Amino acid sequence: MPDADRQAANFQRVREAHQTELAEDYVELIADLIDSTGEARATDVARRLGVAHPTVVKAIGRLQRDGLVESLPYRSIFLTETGRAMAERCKRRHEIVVGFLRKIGVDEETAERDAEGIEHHVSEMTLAAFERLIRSKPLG
Amino acid sequence: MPDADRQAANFQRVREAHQTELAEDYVELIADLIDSTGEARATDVARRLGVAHPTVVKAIGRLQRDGLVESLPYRSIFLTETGRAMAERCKRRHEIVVGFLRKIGVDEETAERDAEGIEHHVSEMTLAAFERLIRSKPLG
DNA sequence: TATAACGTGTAGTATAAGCTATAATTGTTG
DNA sequence: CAACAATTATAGCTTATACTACACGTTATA
Repeated sequence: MPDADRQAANFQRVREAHQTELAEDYVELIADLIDSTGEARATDVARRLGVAHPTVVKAIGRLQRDGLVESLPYRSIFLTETGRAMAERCKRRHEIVVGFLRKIGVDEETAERDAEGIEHHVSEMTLAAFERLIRSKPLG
Repeated sequence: MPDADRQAANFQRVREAHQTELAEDYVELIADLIDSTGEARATDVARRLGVAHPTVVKAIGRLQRDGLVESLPYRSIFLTETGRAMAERCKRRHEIVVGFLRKIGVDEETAERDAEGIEHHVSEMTLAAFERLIRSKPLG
């Protein structure tokens, strides 16, 4: 049953995506905070994510272990080169997903909401299809 | 900053979606196994998901606690009314997402792969937009 | 029918992600 | 410059999801 194997591989891929999902959300948010306010503080990240700050501290620890951010005790959070690159990739992808949803008639708020969940599971091929559609003539 | 609040709410929604995601995958898969082979065995579920069987056993326990499945020791797994309803909703949604991805030019395999991750994060509004697009004239 | 093979369950471990409560540090201000 | 407010860190707990290793039941067959 090769179908079952392929399905198992798909589920596995989704599980892997989940592991990077949080990292992506964090670096994207940290980049956003740095760009807009000059620095990323744990408290701000917590507020924006809607979680308690110790949760953020632990997550930052993991991100640091994985080479995505750098932080010193009682200082603000910085992105490494890798982290910054990931953030930019995510931001671009996020914008494409939102733009695409808007294009097919989803309202701004729903588009932002759905994109937050969808963006982590979009392959390059699908992303390219989204871009194609965005550039195409109006639908309807 | 109402923007920050809305963003926090969006992230919160995604985290909630994650909690139901696994349940959705399980019931959909169990329904599929029952319909195609007559029964759902833990081993088959494990193989299809690509995880070890104790993982499935624990998950089934949670699903049972949540009223989605019924199972007795050393017997196969059954869906409750609630579980069956969820499975059908998921199956329909899955098919719409795949159909939609195919329509915009994503190949079968990638569509299946991406849909597995995307489907859990698609609102009713977005789903409706997908359906509209599927029914529209060919793109390109 | 006894046993081997397979399926299922249990125990124990790890990691991630969340929380509350408490401690430590920093920075601001009286 | 001392004290207080705000931020950051730590400790300890919970749940979910994964794993391996081992024990127990069922089923099929020799």
